[in-house]
Amino acid sequence: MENKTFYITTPIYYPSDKLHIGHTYCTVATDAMARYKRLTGYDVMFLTGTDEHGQKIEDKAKEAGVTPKEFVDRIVEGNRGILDLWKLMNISNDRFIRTTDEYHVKAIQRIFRRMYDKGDIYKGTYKGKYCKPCESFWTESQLVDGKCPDCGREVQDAEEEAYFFRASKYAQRVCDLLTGTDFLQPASRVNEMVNNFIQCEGGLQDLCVSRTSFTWGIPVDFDDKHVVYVWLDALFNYMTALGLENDAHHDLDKYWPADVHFVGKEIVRFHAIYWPAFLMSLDLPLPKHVYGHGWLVMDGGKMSKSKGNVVDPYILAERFGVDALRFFLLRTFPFGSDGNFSNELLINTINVDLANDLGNLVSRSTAMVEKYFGGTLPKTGVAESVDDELLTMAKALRGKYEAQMEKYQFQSALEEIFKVIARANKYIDETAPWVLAKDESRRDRLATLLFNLLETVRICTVLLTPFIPESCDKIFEQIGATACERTWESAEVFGVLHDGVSVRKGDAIFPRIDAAAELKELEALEGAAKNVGTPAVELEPYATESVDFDTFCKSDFRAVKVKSCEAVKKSEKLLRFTLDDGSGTDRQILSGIHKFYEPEQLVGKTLLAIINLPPRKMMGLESCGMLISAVHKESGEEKLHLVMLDDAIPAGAKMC
RNA sequence: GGCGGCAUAGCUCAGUUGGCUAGAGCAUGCGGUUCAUACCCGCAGUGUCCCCGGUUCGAAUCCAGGUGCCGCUACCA
Repeated sequence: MENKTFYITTPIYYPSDKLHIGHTYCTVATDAMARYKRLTGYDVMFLTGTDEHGQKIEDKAKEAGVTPKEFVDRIVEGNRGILDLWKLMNISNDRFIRTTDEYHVKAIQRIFRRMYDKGDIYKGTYKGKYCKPCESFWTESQLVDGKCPDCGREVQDAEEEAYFFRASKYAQRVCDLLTGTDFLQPASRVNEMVNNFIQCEGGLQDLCVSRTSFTWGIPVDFDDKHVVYVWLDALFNYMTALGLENDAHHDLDKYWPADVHFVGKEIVRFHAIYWPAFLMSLDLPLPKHVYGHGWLVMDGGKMSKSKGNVVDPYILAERFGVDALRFFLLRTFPFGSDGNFSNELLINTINVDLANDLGNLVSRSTAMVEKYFGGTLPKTGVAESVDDELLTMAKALRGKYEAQMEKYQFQSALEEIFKVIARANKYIDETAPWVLAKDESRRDRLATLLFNLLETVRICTVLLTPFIPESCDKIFEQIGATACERTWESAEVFGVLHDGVSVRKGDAIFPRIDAAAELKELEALEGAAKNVGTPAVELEPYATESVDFDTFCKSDFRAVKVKSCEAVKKSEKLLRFTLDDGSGTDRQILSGIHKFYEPEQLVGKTLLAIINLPPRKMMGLESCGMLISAVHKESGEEKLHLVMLDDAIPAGAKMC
C-alpha cells in the first residue's frame, strides 16, 4: 500500500539581507511538523527556498557593486548564508527552490502565458489614468466623476502599460473559501482579509502583475519590456518545485495539493487571496490550509534592522546548542500569535525544562541503573500502586500530543510531554530508590521502578524527536533503546524496553547555563555583530546617469522662510508649511518629515525649496514644490536633515 | 485616516459554546531530600482579568463606547 503523503512548505525567504530569528522560528516550526509527520508514517515533502527577484535586491546589489545574481548567491550559498543556517539548525527539508533556478524561470513564463491566453491576465495601464496638465497618475477609484480630482479636467489612459491579473473575477470564490472553510488558520485572520481586501470599497482590485521600472525579474517572454511581479513569481514556487510546467521535477501528482503552507502573518494576504485566485485561474487544486503564524517581537515591537533589535540565530545556536534553540522557539510561544523574545527567557527555558527537568531526569535515572545494577537492568515487573499515576500518564501521552500537533499547537504538545517528565521526577521522590537500594530483598522492586523511569523517558523522547532530533538520539543511546523502541508505534505502549537493557550514562545532554555571565557576553557579542553588519554611515548610491545642463537649469531652487508649520490632521508623516518665497504670496508645501521634526522647531527657519514642480495634492491639500533635505543612514537607521540656510539670505533668493 | 488583532500574577502564557473561590510555569519565601546537572519534591502567597457602561440569575468571556500596544493599508512629489 502506498504511504499517505504530506506536503508542507515555509515561505521562500527574501535574501536581501541575512535571515534573523524570525525566519528561523518559522523554518524550525515547519521542520518539527515535517519530522512529526515522517515519524507517524507519512511520506513527507518539505520545501523551503528563496525568493530572489525584485527591485530591492536590484538596488542592494547596485549599492554593493555586484550583479543581483552575485548578490543573492552570496546570501544564499555564501559562508553563514541561508543554506548554512538551515544546515546548522538541522532543517530536514527535502528540496530547496531558488526563484532564479532555470526551471522555475521557464515555468513562470509558461504560467504567465497560460493565464494571459485564458484572458485572466490582460494588458492595461499601471496607474490607470493620467492628467496631462497635472502630470499625475490616478487610479480609477481616485477619480472624481471620472475626472482628475485635482483640476477636474478630462484624464486619459496612462502611457505606462502593465499586465493585470483579473483578481476581481475570483473575488467571490476566494471570499467563500475564506469564510466558508478552514482554509485560512487561525480563524482570527479571516476577518482581516475579507474586510480589508475583498468586501472593502471597490471590492477586490485587479492586481498589477508586471513591472517595467526595474529589470531584475523574470521577463515576460512575449513582451520583454516587462518582468513578472515578484509575488506571482514567488507563490508558484510551491508548485514549480514539484514539477508544474517543468521537467526538473515530477512530484506534482504525488504531493499536490499542499497540506499546509506555514507563513508569517505579514504575507497572509498574498497566500490567502491571490494564491488561491491564481490557482483558480489555472483550474488547479488549492492547497488545503494556509497557517499564518505570529511573530517574535522584542518589547512589543517588530524586529527590524533600523530598531537594532535583530537577533542573530547563528550566535544563539552556537552558544546554546541547536536543539536548545529549536526547543525554546516552539516551547515558549503559541504558534498562532506573537511572542515576546528575550535572551533571559531563552536561557531560563533551557535551564528549567531541558537541564533541570529532562536532562537531569535522564541523568539520575541512568546513574541509578549504573550504580545499583552495573548498567544492565533486568525486567522484573514488581508493580505497586504508586506506579499507577505515572504509567497512566505515560500511556495517555501520545494521544494528547498528537491532538495538539495536528492543530500545530507545538507549545501545548510540549507542555503535555513536560507534565509527564515532571511526574517522573516526582515519582523518584515518592519511591526513594536510594532507600530500596539498601535492602537486598527489594531488588526486584527497585529494578521495576527504574524500568518505569526508563520507559517514561523513552516515550517522551520518541515524541520529542521532531523538536530536538540530535539530543533525542543521545538520550536513546544513554537509555539503551534499540531502533524498534524508538518508533511512533512504540510510544503508545508502556513496557516495550527489552529485558537486560544496558544504559550508558554520558555527559550532560543539556548543560546548565550560568545566566548572569551568559547574558553579559551575549550583549557584547550582539553589539559587536550589529556594528559589523551595518556600517556607521550609509549613503544613497551615486547616480550613474548624467543630467544635461539645460534640464538642471530648469529647476528653480529658492530660499524660503517658514512663516508657519503644522502637522497635517489624520496623517502620520505630513507637515504643512506656509512659506515666504519672496513673491509676496504665501506658498504651501507639504513634506513627509514629521518623523524627524516637530512643527514648532521649524518656524522662522530659512530652508531650501524647489518651487517649479507641478503642484500635487496630498491628503486633500495642495503642495507647491518640495523642501530639500539631506538623507543618509546611520547604523541602519534613516536620518533626514532639512537643508537650513543662513538666516541672512532673503526669502526668494535664487540658488544657482 | 480605513481595516483588523491584542490587553489576565513581577515575567512568559492557559482560560472551549457565559457557570464554582480565575489557573500553569518561572521568579520570590519557607520546609524536605541526597539518586542526579547547586538538581528534585512539598507548602505559601500575590490579580481593579486595561477603563466605563449595558445584557444576564451569573461576564475574564457577549454588546456599545473609551484608552494603550501591534499589524495591514493609504499618504510620505
